[in-house]
Amino acid sequence: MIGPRPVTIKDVAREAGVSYSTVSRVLNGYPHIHPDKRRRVLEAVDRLGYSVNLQARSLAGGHSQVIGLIVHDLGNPYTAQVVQSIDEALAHAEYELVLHTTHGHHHKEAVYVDILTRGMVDGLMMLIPLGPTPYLQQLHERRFPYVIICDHQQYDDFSPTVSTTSRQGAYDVMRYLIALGHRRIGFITGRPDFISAAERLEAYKAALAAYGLPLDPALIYTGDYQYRAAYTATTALLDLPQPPTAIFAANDLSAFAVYDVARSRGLRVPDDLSVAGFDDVPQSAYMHPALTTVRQPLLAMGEAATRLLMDTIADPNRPAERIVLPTELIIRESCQPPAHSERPFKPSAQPKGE
Amino acid sequence: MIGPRPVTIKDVAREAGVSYSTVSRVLNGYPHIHPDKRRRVLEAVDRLGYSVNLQARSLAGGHSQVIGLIVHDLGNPYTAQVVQSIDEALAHAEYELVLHTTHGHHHKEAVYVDILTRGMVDGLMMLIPLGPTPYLQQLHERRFPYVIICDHQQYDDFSPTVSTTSRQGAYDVMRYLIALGHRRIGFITGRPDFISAAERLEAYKAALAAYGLPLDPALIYTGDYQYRAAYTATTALLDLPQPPTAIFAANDLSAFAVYDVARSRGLRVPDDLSVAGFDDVPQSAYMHPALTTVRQPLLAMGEAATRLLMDTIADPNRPAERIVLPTELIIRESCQPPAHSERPFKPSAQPKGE
DNA sequence: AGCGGTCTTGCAAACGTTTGCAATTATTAT
DNA sequence: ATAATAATTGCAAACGTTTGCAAGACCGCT
Repeated sequence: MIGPRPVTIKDVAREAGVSYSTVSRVLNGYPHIHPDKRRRVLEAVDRLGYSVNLQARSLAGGHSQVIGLIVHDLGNPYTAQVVQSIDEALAHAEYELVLHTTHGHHHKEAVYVDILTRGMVDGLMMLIPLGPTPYLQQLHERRFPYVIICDHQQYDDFSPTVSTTSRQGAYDVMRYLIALGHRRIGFITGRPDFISAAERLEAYKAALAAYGLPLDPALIYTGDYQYRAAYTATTALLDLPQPPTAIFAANDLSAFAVYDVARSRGLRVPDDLSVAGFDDVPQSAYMHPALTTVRQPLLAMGEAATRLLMDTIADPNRPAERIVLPTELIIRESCQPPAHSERPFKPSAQPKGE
Repeated sequence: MIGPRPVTIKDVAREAGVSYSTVSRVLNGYPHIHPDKRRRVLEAVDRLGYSVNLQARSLAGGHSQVIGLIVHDLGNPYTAQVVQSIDEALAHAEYELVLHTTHGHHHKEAVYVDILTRGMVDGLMMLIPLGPTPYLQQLHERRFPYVIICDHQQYDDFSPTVSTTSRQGAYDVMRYLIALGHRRIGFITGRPDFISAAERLEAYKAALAAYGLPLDPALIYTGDYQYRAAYTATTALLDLPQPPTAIFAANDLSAFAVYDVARSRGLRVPDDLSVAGFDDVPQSAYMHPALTTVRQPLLAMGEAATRLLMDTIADPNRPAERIVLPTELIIRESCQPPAHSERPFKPSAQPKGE
């Protein structure tokens, strides 16, 4: 790389007529500086167009004002939303964001964690839908500030975490569908190795049990949070000798697939088939009919995670805080009582416990 | 940050019984190393779990194996797709990705460029839908490797660029609609300060002129590539005393809004109103009716940009290459001949030139 | 005027790496 | 065998910053 040598702290020092340490201290807000010199330094910085070299700063032991974010897949709107809110919150706190994607390759996680925490960043956020792993233990032992963001609640007992009541959210959907009168409710699961998928499946079963409805394994079809698998799943579900009157998809994208299969068979939603999703991605409100789903507080999650990380950086020894954000059932137009039931099913008895 | 001191190159050197420079050379693939020592070093690296400190490496003048990517908005699927393909291509080339979002604040661009190019990254990619700016000139003078990705073709004459034939794409849509028989075609523009928006508007006008159709300013409504504005625009367009029989939206998201307004008025697409979009985001194929649109080669763009940047890093003095990728008209179900025209309009004469 | 203390300031070391240079050793050609 | 050449290696300097330490300047007090 040719071109003019970048201006360093020493250039500024010369220009301002002070020592380079003084420049450094001015730039870092060190308290005891003669106002006059401070002014001269600031002017010189301006005049020369100086800006700090982050490499050198963090090598020398200062903070880099950069935080790392590891996500497993940028493609889905869920991730995109959370990333965006983190990015905004971070900008507010005068931090830069470095983003890494694992593309679902779990073995890359440890590699990235290693790269980033070797000086590059002051803190780490992880948006990875998986269980506890050894590198977290290491991070914790090193007292390296980090935060986990996930949509399930069970994690280890030392990691600062932001999660949601997504299990309850899934339960709420089921309760709603059951209250509408549905008794055969199909369920398209999420990707089985994600804990959130297991949690939602559990909630599905728990709700059935709580309202005394039978559990028919044929109504549960394994998906992976993607459109294609959900399309196949829906086809299978609707081909059942006794098809479901409602389908609950483990995420919105899967619910879109249900719409499309239904439409291709001339089934109207919700008249002939009720559909519910999960996540409330922006798209869901625009669909026709608008999708009934569970809103995950995506923006709030990013903000909470940022705040938590800032706190942890300020005091790496503080006990791990665990923030749980509420989900919310968003009732739109995609569900109604089943067609061949004369009247909405009224659960006469209270459920057997939640 | 407490915890065990990270293992450095010197630790490895001690463990392997060689000098630290040798370790560095082994790690950087320097050719003249005794095979025996190389093996010992590699073993020591493994045993100690060493990994390089990127800060120090780039400070010392080596390459950081990190490239920076500045985008203006992560939220839209267009960006997300390109980012993803860049990320993948980069991983392939053994580079890390650092991502910055400007959230549409143009003044942040220069700031980020400055931060990143001061040692942090070996090269820069910019996915910013705007015209030439001073910092590009600087970058070029410093011979700092960078690549511009944009969906319009006119840029400066020194920047390596990846763009698409999006102007032609817009023209193709118009030609298609005109061939179907439409004579009053509404146009919802993109965000006016984006060059791509201006280009598409131009293409709209050019096509009209080429086929001898009148240009009615009332049929052009300013949008901003977002849903809401497009919704308003569509409402206005359909409220016209002589409403259009087709609407061409400058991007897919805007076309979705057209769908929704049409539906809310009981208009069927395409029977009562033809709709065309631009971008071919994945969603578009799933809509009902599936959206006719122009496919931008999002994945190919990311790949081309990565290759271009790699080449530029290898030889910063090579002349700026400009890659133009073809768009493609994707005909699906959202357009058909206008209802009240007895027969599809057949352009008898060739257009007056393209 | 002299004293203890608090502000300011600069020097130098350190962070972990790459790389030019020079020294040493191995290889080849004569 | 000898000179020339090539391969291999280590030392030390450099990259741009932060920060501990110590010295000088300044303050208020007696």
